[in-house]
Amino acid sequence: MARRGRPRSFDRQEALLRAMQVFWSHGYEGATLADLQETMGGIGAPSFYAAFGSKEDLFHEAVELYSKTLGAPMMTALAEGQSARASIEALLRAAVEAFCKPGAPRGCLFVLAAMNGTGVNQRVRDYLRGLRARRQKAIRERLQRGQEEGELASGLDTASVASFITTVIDGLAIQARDGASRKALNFAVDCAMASWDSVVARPG
Amino acid sequence: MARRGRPRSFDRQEALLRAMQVFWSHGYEGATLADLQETMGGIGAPSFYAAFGSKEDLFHEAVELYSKTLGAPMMTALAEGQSARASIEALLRAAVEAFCKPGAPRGCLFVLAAMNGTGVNQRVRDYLRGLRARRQKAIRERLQRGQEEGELASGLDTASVASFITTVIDGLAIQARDGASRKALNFAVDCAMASWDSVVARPG
DNA sequence: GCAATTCCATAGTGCTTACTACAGAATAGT
DNA sequence: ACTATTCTGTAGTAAGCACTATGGAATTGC
Repeated sequence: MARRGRPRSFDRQEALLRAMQVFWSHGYEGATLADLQETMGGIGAPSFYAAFGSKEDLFHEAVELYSKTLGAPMMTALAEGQSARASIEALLRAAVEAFCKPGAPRGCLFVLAAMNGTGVNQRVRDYLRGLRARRQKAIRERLQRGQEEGELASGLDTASVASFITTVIDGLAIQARDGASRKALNFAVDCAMASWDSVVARPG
Repeated sequence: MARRGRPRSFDRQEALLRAMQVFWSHGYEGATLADLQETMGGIGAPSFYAAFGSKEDLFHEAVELYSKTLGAPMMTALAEGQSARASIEALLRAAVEAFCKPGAPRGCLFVLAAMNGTGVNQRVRDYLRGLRARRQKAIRERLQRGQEEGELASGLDTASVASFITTVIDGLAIQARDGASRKALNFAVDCAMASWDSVVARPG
Protein backbone atom coordinates (compact mmCIF):
# COMPACT_ATOMS: atom_id res chain seq x y z
CA MET A 1 0.00 0.00 0.00
CA ALA A 2 1.33 3.43 -0.93
CA ARG A 3 2.14 6.12 1.56
CA ARG A 4 -0.75 8.32 2.57
CA GLY A 5 -0.96 12.01 1.78
CA ARG A 6 -0.02 14.01 -1.26
CA PRO A 7 2.77 12.29 -3.22
CA ARG A 8 6.05 14.07 -3.83
CA SER A 9 6.24 15.64 -7.26
CA PHE A 10 9.89 14.84 -7.97
CA ASP A 11 12.18 11.81 -7.93
CA ARG A 12 14.22 12.00 -4.76
CA GLN A 13 17.09 9.92 -6.10
CA GLU A 14 17.26 11.90 -9.32
CA ALA A 15 17.23 15.14 -7.33
CA LEU A 16 20.05 13.84 -5.12
CA LEU A 17 22.09 12.96 -8.20
CA ARG A 18 21.66 16.47 -9.54
CA ALA A 19 22.60 17.92 -6.16
CA MET A 20 25.77 15.84 -6.13
CA GLN A 21 26.76 17.33 -9.46
CA VAL A 22 26.10 20.87 -8.22
CA PHE A 23 28.26 20.33 -5.13
CA TRP A 24 30.87 18.67 -7.30
CA SER A 25 31.21 21.54 -9.72
CA HIS A 26 30.64 24.52 -7.43
CA GLY A 27 31.74 23.24 -4.02
CA TYR A 28 29.74 23.27 -0.80
CA GLU A 29 29.63 27.02 -0.24
CA GLY A 30 29.53 27.77 -3.95
CA ALA A 31 26.34 25.76 -4.32
CA THR A 32 23.54 28.07 -3.21
CA LEU A 33 20.12 26.80 -2.28
CA ALA A 34 18.70 28.61 -5.28
CA ASP A 35 21.17 26.74 -7.52
CA LEU A 36 20.34 23.43 -5.91
CA GLN A 37 16.57 23.88 -6.00
CA GLU A 38 16.64 24.85 -9.66
CA THR A 39 18.96 22.03 -10.74
CA MET A 40 17.04 19.50 -8.66
CA GLY A 41 14.01 20.09 -10.85
CA GLY A 42 12.69 23.46 -9.78
CA ILE A 43 11.47 22.18 -6.44
CA GLY A 44 10.39 24.69 -3.81
CA ALA A 45 12.19 25.37 -0.57
CA PRO A 46 9.70 23.57 1.72
CA SER A 47 9.84 20.46 -0.47
CA PHE A 48 13.61 20.62 -0.34
CA TYR A 49 13.76 20.78 3.44
CA ALA A 50 11.07 18.15 3.91
CA ALA A 51 12.97 15.73 1.71
CA PHE A 52 16.59 16.43 2.69
CA GLY A 53 16.60 18.19 6.05
CA SER A 54 19.22 20.86 5.44
CA LYS A 55 21.94 21.86 3.01
CA GLU A 56 24.52 20.09 5.15
CA ASP A 57 22.45 16.91 5.39
CA LEU A 58 22.02 16.93 1.63
CA PHE A 59 25.75 17.38 1.22
CA HIS A 60 26.43 14.31 3.33
CA GLU A 61 24.02 12.29 1.21
CA ALA A 62 25.60 13.65 -1.96
CA VAL A 63 29.09 12.74 -0.79
CA GLU A 64 27.94 9.24 0.12
CA LEU A 65 26.43 8.87 -3.34
CA TYR A 66 29.69 10.11 -4.84
CA SER A 67 31.61 7.54 -2.82
CA LYS A 68 29.29 4.72 -3.86
CA THR A 69 29.42 5.60 -7.56
CA LEU A 70 32.47 7.58 -8.61
CA GLY A 71 34.66 6.57 -5.69
CA ALA A 72 33.85 2.87 -5.69
CA PRO A 73 36.03 1.91 -8.68
CA MET A 74 39.01 3.49 -6.97
CA MET A 75 38.53 1.62 -3.72
CA THR A 76 37.79 -1.72 -5.35
CA ALA A 77 40.84 -1.29 -7.58
CA LEU A 78 42.88 -0.77 -4.44
CA ALA A 79 41.40 -3.82 -2.74
CA GLU A 80 41.41 -6.28 -5.61
CA GLY A 81 44.84 -5.76 -7.17
CA GLN A 82 47.01 -8.88 -7.16
CA SER A 83 49.97 -6.90 -5.92
CA ALA A 84 50.47 -3.59 -4.17
CA ARG A 85 51.85 -2.20 -7.39
CA ALA A 86 48.88 -3.38 -9.43
CA SER A 87 46.50 -2.06 -6.80
CA ILE A 88 48.09 1.38 -6.79
CA GLU A 89 48.23 1.63 -10.56
CA ALA A 90 44.62 0.52 -10.90
CA LEU A 91 43.67 3.07 -8.24
CA LEU A 92 45.39 5.87 -10.13
CA ARG A 93 43.91 4.83 -13.49
CA ALA A 94 40.47 4.70 -11.87
CA ALA A 95 41.08 8.16 -10.45
CA VAL A 96 41.86 9.50 -13.93
CA GLU A 97 38.68 7.95 -15.28
CA ALA A 98 36.56 9.32 -12.43
CA PHE A 99 38.06 12.80 -12.74
CA CYS A 100 37.60 12.93 -16.54
CA LYS A 101 34.18 11.33 -16.80
CA PRO A 102 32.29 12.87 -19.74
CA GLY A 103 29.14 14.70 -18.74
CA ALA A 104 30.30 15.07 -15.15
CA PRO A 105 32.30 17.80 -13.42
CA ARG A 106 36.04 17.27 -13.70
CA GLY A 107 38.20 16.51 -10.68
CA CYS A 108 37.48 14.98 -7.29
CA LEU A 109 34.62 16.06 -5.05
CA PHE A 110 36.62 15.19 -1.91
CA VAL A 111 39.39 17.58 -2.93
CA LEU A 112 37.45 20.36 -4.63
CA ALA A 113 34.23 20.78 -2.65
CA ALA A 114 35.50 22.47 0.49
CA MET A 115 39.19 23.21 0.95
CA ASN A 116 38.39 26.56 2.55
CA GLY A 117 35.48 28.77 3.50
CA THR A 118 33.85 30.72 6.29
CA GLY A 119 33.83 29.69 9.92
CA VAL A 120 30.28 28.39 10.00
CA ASN A 121 31.13 25.61 7.55
CA GLN A 122 34.13 24.23 9.41
CA ARG A 123 32.28 20.96 10.04
CA VAL A 124 31.90 20.37 6.32
CA ARG A 125 35.60 20.92 5.71
CA ASP A 126 36.50 18.60 8.58
CA TYR A 127 34.18 15.98 7.16
CA LEU A 128 35.86 16.01 3.75
CA ARG A 129 39.32 16.15 5.28
CA GLY A 130 38.39 13.02 7.21
CA LEU A 131 37.37 11.28 3.99
CA ARG A 132 40.64 12.25 2.35
CA ALA A 133 42.50 10.93 5.38
CA ARG A 134 40.54 7.69 5.19
CA ARG A 135 41.45 7.29 1.54
CA GLN A 136 45.09 7.81 2.36
CA LYS A 137 44.85 5.33 5.21
CA ALA A 138 43.39 2.71 2.87
CA ILE A 139 46.32 3.24 0.53
CA ARG A 140 48.76 2.87 3.40
CA GLU A 141 47.12 -0.34 4.56
CA ARG A 142 47.44 -1.80 1.08
CA LEU A 143 51.11 -0.84 1.08
CA GLN A 144 51.65 -2.42 4.48
CA ARG A 145 50.10 -5.63 3.22
CA GLY A 146 52.54 -5.54 0.32
CA GLN A 147 55.33 -4.97 2.77
CA GLU A 148 54.28 -7.92 4.88
CA GLU A 149 54.13 -10.07 1.77
CA GLY A 150 57.65 -9.04 0.83
CA GLU A 151 56.70 -6.98 -2.19
CA LEU A 152 58.01 -3.78 -0.59
CA ALA A 153 61.29 -3.34 1.23
CA SER A 154 60.77 -3.78 4.95
CA GLY A 155 62.56 -0.52 5.71
CA LEU A 156 60.24 1.53 3.53
CA ASP A 157 58.10 4.19 5.21
CA THR A 158 54.63 3.27 4.01
CA ALA A 159 53.19 6.51 5.39
CA SER A 160 55.43 8.56 3.12
CA VAL A 161 54.64 6.41 0.12
CA ALA A 162 50.93 6.73 0.83
CA SER A 163 51.40 10.47 1.07
CA PHE A 164 53.09 10.44 -2.35
CA ILE A 165 50.26 8.46 -3.92
CA THR A 166 47.77 10.86 -2.35
CA THR A 167 49.81 13.76 -3.67
CA VAL A 168 49.37 12.36 -7.15
CA ILE A 169 45.63 11.79 -6.69
CA ASP A 170 45.08 15.28 -5.29
CA GLY A 171 47.22 16.75 -8.05
CA LEU A 172 45.26 14.85 -10.69
CA ALA A 173 42.07 16.31 -9.22
CA ILE A 174 43.36 19.87 -9.61
CA GLN A 175 44.84 19.26 -13.04
CA ALA A 176 41.61 17.67 -14.24
CA ARG A 177 39.64 20.67 -13.01
CA ASP A 178 42.11 22.99 -14.75
CA GLY A 179 41.43 21.26 -18.05
CA ALA A 180 44.33 18.82 -18.47
CA SER A 181 43.63 16.10 -21.05
CA ARG A 182 43.07 12.49 -20.08
CA LYS A 183 46.24 11.68 -21.98
CA ALA A 184 48.23 14.11 -19.86
CA LEU A 185 46.76 12.69 -16.65
CA ASN A 186 47.55 9.14 -17.69
CA PHE A 187 51.09 10.23 -18.47
CA ALA A 188 51.29 11.54 -14.91
CA VAL A 189 50.23 8.08 -13.73
CA ASP A 190 52.94 6.57 -15.93
CA CYS A 191 55.45 8.81 -14.19
CA ALA A 192 54.15 7.91 -10.75
CA MET A 193 54.41 4.21 -11.49
CA ALA A 194 57.90 4.66 -12.91
CA SER A 195 58.90 6.19 -9.60
CA TRP A 196 57.33 3.21 -7.88
CA ASP A 197 59.61 0.89 -9.80
CA SER A 198 62.77 2.80 -8.92
CA VAL A 199 61.99 3.98 -5.38
CA VAL A 200 59.32 1.80 -3.84
CA ALA A 201 59.76 -1.64 -5.29
CA ARG A 202 62.01 -3.99 -3.44
CA PRO A 203 65.44 -3.99 -5.07
CA GLY A 204 66.16 -7.33 -6.70
CA MET B 1 57.48 67.06 2.77
CA ALA B 2 54.94 64.66 4.17
CA ARG B 3 51.48 64.15 2.77
CA ARG B 4 48.89 66.60 4.05
CA GLY B 5 45.87 65.62 6.09
CA ARG B 6 45.45 63.19 8.92
CA PRO B 7 48.00 60.39 8.71
CA ARG B 8 46.81 56.81 8.44
CA SER B 9 46.89 55.00 11.72
CA PHE B 10 48.17 51.65 10.43
CA ASP B 11 51.05 50.37 8.32
CA ARG B 12 49.68 49.66 4.87
CA GLN B 13 52.34 47.09 3.98
CA GLU B 14 51.93 45.28 7.27
CA ALA B 15 48.17 45.25 6.81
CA LEU B 16 48.59 43.84 3.29
CA LEU B 17 50.85 41.11 4.64
CA ARG B 18 48.21 40.14 7.17
CA ALA B 19 45.53 40.18 4.51
CA MET B 20 47.63 37.84 2.36
CA GLN B 21 47.77 35.38 5.23
CA VAL B 22 44.02 35.56 5.75
CA PHE B 23 43.34 34.86 2.07
CA TRP B 24 45.95 32.15 2.14
CA SER B 25 44.42 30.28 5.04
CA HIS B 26 40.70 30.88 4.44
CA GLY B 27 40.51 31.45 0.69
CA TYR B 28 38.95 34.40 -1.10
CA GLU B 29 35.33 33.78 -0.19
CA GLY B 30 36.23 32.34 3.20
CA ALA B 31 37.95 35.57 4.16
CA THR B 32 35.19 37.90 5.29
CA LEU B 33 35.69 41.63 5.54
CA ALA B 34 35.24 41.39 9.30
CA ASP B 35 38.08 38.81 9.40
CA LEU B 36 40.29 40.97 7.23
CA GLN B 37 39.66 44.19 9.12
CA GLU B 38 40.37 42.56 12.45
CA THR B 39 43.53 40.78 11.34
CA MET B 40 44.78 43.87 9.54
CA GLY B 41 44.97 45.65 12.88
CA GLY B 42 41.39 46.40 13.77
CA ILE B 43 41.01 49.01 11.09
CA GLY B 44 37.55 50.33 10.28
CA ALA B 45 35.69 49.70 7.06
CA PRO B 46 36.15 53.22 5.59
CA SER B 47 39.90 53.06 6.24
CA PHE B 48 39.97 49.69 4.55
CA TYR B 49 38.22 50.90 1.41
CA ALA B 50 40.18 54.14 1.25
CA ALA B 51 43.44 52.20 1.38
CA PHE B 52 42.64 49.15 -0.75
CA GLY B 53 39.62 49.94 -2.92
CA SER B 54 37.68 46.70 -2.57
CA LYS B 55 38.02 43.13 -1.39
CA GLU B 56 38.89 42.03 -4.91
CA ASP B 57 41.51 44.77 -5.34
CA LEU B 58 43.06 43.78 -2.04
CA PHE B 59 43.10 40.16 -3.15
CA HIS B 60 45.02 41.07 -6.28
CA GLU B 61 47.57 42.96 -4.21
CA ALA B 62 47.81 40.06 -1.79
CA VAL B 63 48.40 37.57 -4.60
CA GLU B 64 51.09 39.79 -6.10
CA LEU B 65 52.78 39.99 -2.72
CA TYR B 66 52.55 36.21 -2.43
CA SER B 67 54.15 35.84 -5.87
CA LYS B 68 56.96 38.25 -5.01
CA THR B 69 57.75 36.60 -1.69
CA LEU B 70 56.62 32.96 -1.42
CA GLY B 71 56.46 32.32 -5.15
CA ALA B 72 59.75 33.95 -6.12
CA PRO B 73 62.06 31.15 -4.92
CA MET B 74 60.10 28.69 -7.06
CA MET B 75 60.38 30.74 -10.21
CA THR B 76 64.03 31.65 -9.72
CA ALA B 77 64.83 27.99 -9.04
CA LEU B 78 63.17 27.16 -12.32
CA ALA B 79 65.09 29.84 -14.20
CA GLU B 80 68.52 29.41 -12.70
CA GLY B 81 69.01 25.64 -12.69
CA GLN B 82 71.96 24.46 -14.74
CA SER B 83 69.87 21.75 -16.33
CA ALA B 84 66.16 21.10 -16.80
CA ARG B 85 66.39 18.36 -14.21
CA ALA B 86 68.11 20.60 -11.68
CA SER B 87 65.61 23.36 -12.38
CA ILE B 88 62.63 21.10 -11.81
CA GLU B 89 64.02 19.54 -8.67
CA ALA B 90 64.89 22.97 -7.23
CA LEU B 91 61.38 24.13 -8.15
CA LEU B 92 59.80 21.23 -6.30
CA ARG B 93 62.06 21.62 -3.26
CA ALA B 94 61.23 25.32 -3.17
CA ALA B 95 57.54 24.43 -3.37
CA VAL B 96 57.86 22.15 -0.35
CA GLU B 97 59.61 24.92 1.60
CA ALA B 98 57.00 27.51 0.62
CA PHE B 99 54.10 25.18 1.47
CA CYS B 100 55.58 24.22 4.87
CA LYS B 101 56.88 27.60 5.97
CA PRO B 102 56.62 27.87 9.78
CA GLY B 103 54.30 30.59 10.96
CA ALA B 104 52.52 30.76 7.61
CA PRO B 105 49.46 28.90 6.30
CA ARG B 106 50.34 25.57 4.73
CA GLY B 107 49.89 24.89 1.03
CA CYS B 108 49.76 27.12 -2.02
CA LEU B 109 47.63 30.24 -2.26
CA PHE B 110 47.20 29.78 -6.04
CA VAL B 111 45.70 26.34 -5.52
CA LEU B 112 43.78 26.80 -2.30
CA ALA B 113 42.32 30.30 -2.39
CA ALA B 114 39.54 29.87 -4.95
CA MET B 115 38.95 26.51 -6.66
CA ASN B 116 35.18 27.03 -6.44
CA GLY B 117 32.55 29.42 -5.17
CA THR B 118 29.51 31.44 -6.11
CA GLY B 119 28.91 33.03 -9.49
CA VAL B 120 29.78 36.58 -8.47
CA ASN B 121 33.40 35.59 -7.80
CA GLN B 122 34.06 33.92 -11.13
CA ARG B 123 36.60 36.62 -12.01
CA VAL B 124 38.70 35.75 -8.97
CA ARG B 125 38.73 32.07 -9.87
CA ASP B 126 39.67 32.86 -13.46
CA TYR B 127 42.46 35.08 -12.21
CA LEU B 128 44.01 32.32 -10.10
CA ARG B 129 43.48 29.74 -12.82
CA GLY B 130 45.42 32.03 -15.12
CA LEU B 131 48.28 32.21 -12.65
CA ARG B 132 48.35 28.43 -12.34
CA ALA B 133 48.39 28.17 -16.13
CA ARG B 134 51.26 30.67 -16.29
CA ARG B 135 53.23 28.63 -13.79
CA GLN B 136 52.69 25.50 -15.86
CA LYS B 137 53.70 27.36 -19.01
CA ALA B 138 56.95 28.47 -17.38
CA ILE B 139 57.68 24.85 -16.51
CA ARG B 140 56.99 23.78 -20.05
CA GLU B 141 59.25 26.46 -21.47
CA ARG B 142 62.09 25.28 -19.24
CA LEU B 143 61.49 21.74 -20.46
CA GLN B 144 61.51 22.87 -24.08
CA ARG B 145 64.82 24.60 -23.52
CA GLY B 146 66.17 21.36 -22.10
CA GLN B 147 64.83 19.57 -25.13
CA GLU B 148 66.51 22.01 -27.52
CA GLU B 149 69.77 21.55 -25.64
CA GLY B 150 69.52 17.78 -26.00
CA GLU B 151 68.86 17.05 -22.32
CA LEU B 152 65.40 15.66 -23.06
CA ALA B 153 64.46 13.23 -25.81
CA SER B 154 63.23 15.14 -28.84
CA GLY B 155 60.10 13.04 -29.07
CA LEU B 156 58.99 13.83 -25.54
CA ASP B 157 55.71 15.69 -25.07
CA THR B 158 56.80 18.61 -22.93
CA ALA B 159 53.19 19.61 -22.31
CA SER B 160 52.46 16.28 -20.64
CA VAL B 161 55.63 16.44 -18.57
CA ALA B 162 54.77 19.97 -17.47
CA SER B 163 51.32 18.70 -16.53
CA PHE B 164 52.93 15.97 -14.41
CA ILE B 165 55.17 18.46 -12.62
CA THR B 166 52.14 20.65 -12.01
CA THR B 167 50.25 17.63 -10.74
CA VAL B 168 52.97 17.12 -8.15
CA ILE B 169 53.00 20.81 -7.15
CA ASP B 170 49.22 20.93 -6.82
CA GLY B 171 49.22 17.66 -4.92
CA LEU B 172 51.91 18.95 -2.56
CA ALA B 173 49.74 21.99 -1.91
CA ILE B 174 46.81 19.83 -0.85
CA GLN B 175 48.93 17.40 1.16
CA ALA B 176 50.63 20.28 2.95
CA ARG B 177 47.25 21.74 3.83
CA ASP B 178 46.11 18.35 5.05
CA GLY B 179 49.01 18.19 7.46
CA ALA B 180 51.61 16.02 5.71
CA SER B 181 55.10 16.41 7.17
CA ARG B 182 57.90 18.14 5.30
CA LYS B 183 59.67 14.81 5.26
CA ALA B 184 56.74 13.16 3.50
CA LEU B 185 56.53 15.98 0.96
CA ASN B 186 60.24 15.77 0.23
CA PHE B 187 59.86 12.03 -0.25
CA ALA B 188 57.18 12.80 -2.83
CA VAL B 189 59.68 15.04 -4.60
CA ASP B 190 62.19 12.17 -4.46
CA CYS B 191 59.63 9.99 -6.19
CA ALA B 192 58.86 12.63 -8.81
CA MET B 193 62.54 13.02 -9.63
CA ALA B 194 63.00 9.26 -9.79
CA SER B 195 60.28 9.18 -12.41
CA TRP B 196 62.12 11.94 -14.23
CA ASP B 197 65.20 9.77 -14.44
CA SER B 198 63.36 6.76 -15.83
CA VAL B 199 60.72 8.44 -18.01
CA VAL B 200 61.84 11.92 -18.94
CA ALA B 201 65.61 11.85 -19.17
CA ARG B 202 67.10 11.05 -22.54
CA PRO B 203 68.00 7.38 -22.70
CA GLY B 204 71.77 6.90 -22.83
C1' DG C 1 44.92 81.00 14.13
C1' DC C 2 42.68 79.21 10.22
C1' DA C 3 41.63 76.79 6.02
C1' DA C 4 42.49 72.75 3.35
C1' DT C 5 43.16 68.09 3.32
C1' DT C 6 43.13 63.37 4.68
C1' DC C 7 41.72 59.74 7.67
C1' DC C 8 38.70 57.54 11.21
C1' DA C 9 34.32 56.01 14.00
C1' DT C 10 29.55 55.23 14.00
C1' DA C 11 25.98 53.72 11.91
C1' DG C 12 23.91 52.31 8.46
C1' DT C 13 22.74 50.50 3.10
C1' DG C 14 20.97 46.94 -0.11
C1' DC C 15 21.77 42.26 -1.22
C1' DT C 16 22.22 37.30 -0.60
C1' DT C 17 22.19 33.48 2.40
C1' DA C 18 19.97 29.30 4.55
C1' DC C 19 15.74 28.43 6.37
C1' DT C 20 10.48 28.62 7.80
C1' DA C 21 5.25 29.89 8.72
C1' DC C 22 1.10 29.26 6.75
C1' DA C 23 -2.49 28.04 3.95
C1' DG C 24 -4.06 25.40 0.14
C1' DA C 25 -3.66 21.09 -2.88
C1' DA C 26 -3.46 16.17 -3.55
C1' DT C 27 -3.58 11.75 -1.95
C1' DA C 28 -5.31 7.33 1.34
C1' DG C 29 -8.40 5.33 4.70
C1' DT C 30 -13.10 4.75 6.26
C1' DA D 1 -18.37 12.38 1.42
C1' DC D 2 -15.32 13.28 5.11
C1' DT D 3 -11.05 13.19 7.74
C1' DA D 4 -6.23 12.53 8.28
C1' DT D 5 -1.94 12.91 6.22
C1' DT D 6 1.63 14.59 3.26
C1' DC D 7 3.38 17.68 0.01
C1' DT D 8 3.60 22.37 -2.51
C1' DG D 9 3.52 27.64 -3.43
C1' DT D 10 3.79 32.09 -1.67
C1' DA D 11 5.77 34.88 1.12
C1' DG D 12 8.77 36.15 4.56
C1' DT D 13 12.58 35.83 8.45
C1' DA D 14 16.96 36.61 10.75
C1' DA D 15 21.68 36.72 9.90
C1' DG D 16 25.71 37.70 7.28
C1' DC D 17 27.78 39.70 3.25
C1' DA D 18 30.51 43.64 0.84
C1' DC D 19 30.20 48.25 0.91
C1' DT D 20 29.06 53.47 2.03
C1' DA D 21 27.13 58.17 3.88
C1' DT D 22 28.15 61.45 7.24
C1' DG D 23 30.38 64.03 10.59
C1' DG D 24 34.29 64.67 13.45
C1' DA D 25 39.48 64.10 14.36
C1' DA D 26 44.25 64.83 13.11
C1' DT D 27 47.54 66.62 10.29
C1' DT D 28 49.99 70.39 6.78
C1' DG D 29 50.36 74.95 4.54
C1' DC D 30 50.01 79.70 5.22
